[in-house]
Amino acid sequence: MTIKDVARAAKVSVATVSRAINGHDNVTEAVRRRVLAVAHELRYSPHHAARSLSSRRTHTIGVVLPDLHGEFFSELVRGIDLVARDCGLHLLVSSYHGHPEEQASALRAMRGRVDGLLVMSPHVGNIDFLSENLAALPAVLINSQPTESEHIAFGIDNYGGARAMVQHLLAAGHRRIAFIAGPPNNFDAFERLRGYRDALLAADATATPWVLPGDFSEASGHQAAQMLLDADERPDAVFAANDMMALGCLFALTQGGLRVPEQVALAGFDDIPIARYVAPSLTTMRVNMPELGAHAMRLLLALQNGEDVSERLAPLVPELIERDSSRRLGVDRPAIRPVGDG
Amino acid sequence: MTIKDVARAAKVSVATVSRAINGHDNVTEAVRRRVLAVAHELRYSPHHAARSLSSRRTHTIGVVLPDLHGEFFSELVRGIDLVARDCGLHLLVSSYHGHPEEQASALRAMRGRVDGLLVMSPHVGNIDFLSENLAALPAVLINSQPTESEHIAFGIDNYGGARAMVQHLLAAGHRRIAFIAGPPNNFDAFERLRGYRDALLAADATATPWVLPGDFSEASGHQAAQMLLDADERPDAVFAANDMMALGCLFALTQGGLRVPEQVALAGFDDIPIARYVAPSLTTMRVNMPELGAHAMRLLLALQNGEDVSERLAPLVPELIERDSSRRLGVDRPAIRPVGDG
DNA sequence: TCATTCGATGAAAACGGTTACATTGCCGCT
DNA sequence: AGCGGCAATGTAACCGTTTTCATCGAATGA
Repeated sequence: MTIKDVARAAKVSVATVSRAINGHDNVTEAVRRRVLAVAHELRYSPHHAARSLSSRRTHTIGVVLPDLHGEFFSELVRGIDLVARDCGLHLLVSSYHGHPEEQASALRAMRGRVDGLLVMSPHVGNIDFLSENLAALPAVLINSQPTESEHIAFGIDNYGGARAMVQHLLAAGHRRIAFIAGPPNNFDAFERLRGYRDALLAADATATPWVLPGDFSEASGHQAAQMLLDADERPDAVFAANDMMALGCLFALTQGGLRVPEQVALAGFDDIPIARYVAPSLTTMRVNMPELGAHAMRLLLALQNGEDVSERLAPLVPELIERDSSRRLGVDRPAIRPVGDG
Repeated sequence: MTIKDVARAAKVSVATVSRAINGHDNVTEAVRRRVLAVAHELRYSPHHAARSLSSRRTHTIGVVLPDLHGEFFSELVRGIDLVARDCGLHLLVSSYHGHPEEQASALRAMRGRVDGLLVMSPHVGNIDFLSENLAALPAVLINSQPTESEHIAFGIDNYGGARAMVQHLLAAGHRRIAFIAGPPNNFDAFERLRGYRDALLAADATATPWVLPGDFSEASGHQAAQMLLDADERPDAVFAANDMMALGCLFALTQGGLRVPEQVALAGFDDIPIARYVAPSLTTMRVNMPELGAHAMRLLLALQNGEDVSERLAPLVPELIERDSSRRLGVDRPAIRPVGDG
């Protein structure tokens, strides 16, 4: 079933069929209807490859994502898909597992198959692989380290979110706030750490940030909590760079005999679904993943249209979700915290 | 940068360049090396559309999924992607939200863009949209109602899983086992219900299945639990068709003053991440989503090669994960849940 | 009525590859 | 030397569209 078959059956030329199908306005209404009827009857559908060969448009957007855990992946893709579908665009999805080199190869493989790219690249370090592995395609980086090159980047306001959380903890009366960091080479983790530091020092220039290593895994949150339990002086509050670590921390603290939030407050980041089911429910920063994807997609579209998007790059602000784990300290709070081994 | 530029620079014909690049064996080794060197230097990469127009292969697989919640989506796609990448294939992903009609349109849109299709279509009912909306593409249905047409289907052994769970509950001494069903038009839900019924009647032909309506949502689990609390005679155990409903049920039961598992046992299906964090942790059937996707992808590849896959269609058996919510009565329970139990 | 315009339509040239078929050149054989 | 055979390479047709440009016919205006 090619356009020629339709043309023959409708007794017009292929050019007319093409015009009728693509909605050009220089086709008589009667002819258009006849062509469309014939096309439908013959179950004709244009050959994508031929179309994009001649029109130089693929109507496809490449999406290159790291291995995302939990709902992040699906929600991000959902947001992207929603916008893409509205514009009749398709999504060529590729996720890379682990090494950045794999990402570069995923990018190369997209060459010539897509009209634009959405790339999530949370790895801190050389971002120039983009320029190297891309044709001059319009691209939007998601949650990535800003680059000197001209690439558009859009993401979550991790810095602002972390600051807001620290301010929330401070407002609740906590002073000694420890932070469980994410992986050192992760840009989100870096920004959250920076937000923590800045907010802490902004409130009290003499404060000493208390940063424990972590890698976004539950186990690392658990380990960090052990270190806190063993410390000479315990923190009032713990802020973990993500929810999984906060959970690991919560379990370790509880196991260690500390009551949350009475003896130590706890907060995470991401608002994963589990966060509101644990006891106590976890205070966290909610990130609107579908919106992140959708807006990145909109930016890409604008970019393709040659629009100026500089006004629309303000990062997505996460929302503070206050739950039990950081409940304000009440009168029943022990005046003297238990110190030492618990 | 077209093949012609490469041909000119390497002083050979376009045919030779094509052959050299595609690894045909009728090219002198010296020439091949020269061509490849020139191609690399010119940063040439073949135009996908042109290539697939003339070769009639897109090297792309279409993946059409419903809105999946939680990790299901990402894990499924990950499994598919892993296999696809090994074979140098790309993934054109489209998720449809809600109505089956949307799915049909997603399928139509894939025409001519892909060499094969992976379709997850849990909707019970007319599956013929596949035949109607597809060119004669090789396709594998995932977790779908078997169809009279020749389409290959592969999925989870929901029936067997549900049976296994009921048997587990029976073995733990429970007799009055209620079941919270999923949406009536969902094939997974249907199979799980069937498994529950059959297992119950197999153990005691005089037993009366006790089925409460549900729709896979936490709220519906909550409602079902209310009905159970109001019942004249309470069940020994409740088996929910998925974990979200089991959670809703758990909260309602606890709220209603019933202790789980002492007064009533509880089990779910899916093993969502929350399942092991709630108190008591939830007994459930774990589904290996990446493997589901990977195997479906392998089947599709075999199908494309004209292999006989009839031997490889046995559904994926879920694994019983026994946790606290169904512990045998009287058995000691650990006071503190170990972190990250498997 | 006839030239002029203009809108609808058709013919054919791209688009960038693959591949069937033609050609070339080298080898070994008689 | 002449010839057949074979492997390497070139030529050009073809894949199914879009789009430019040419053509045609009808409507318009004088």
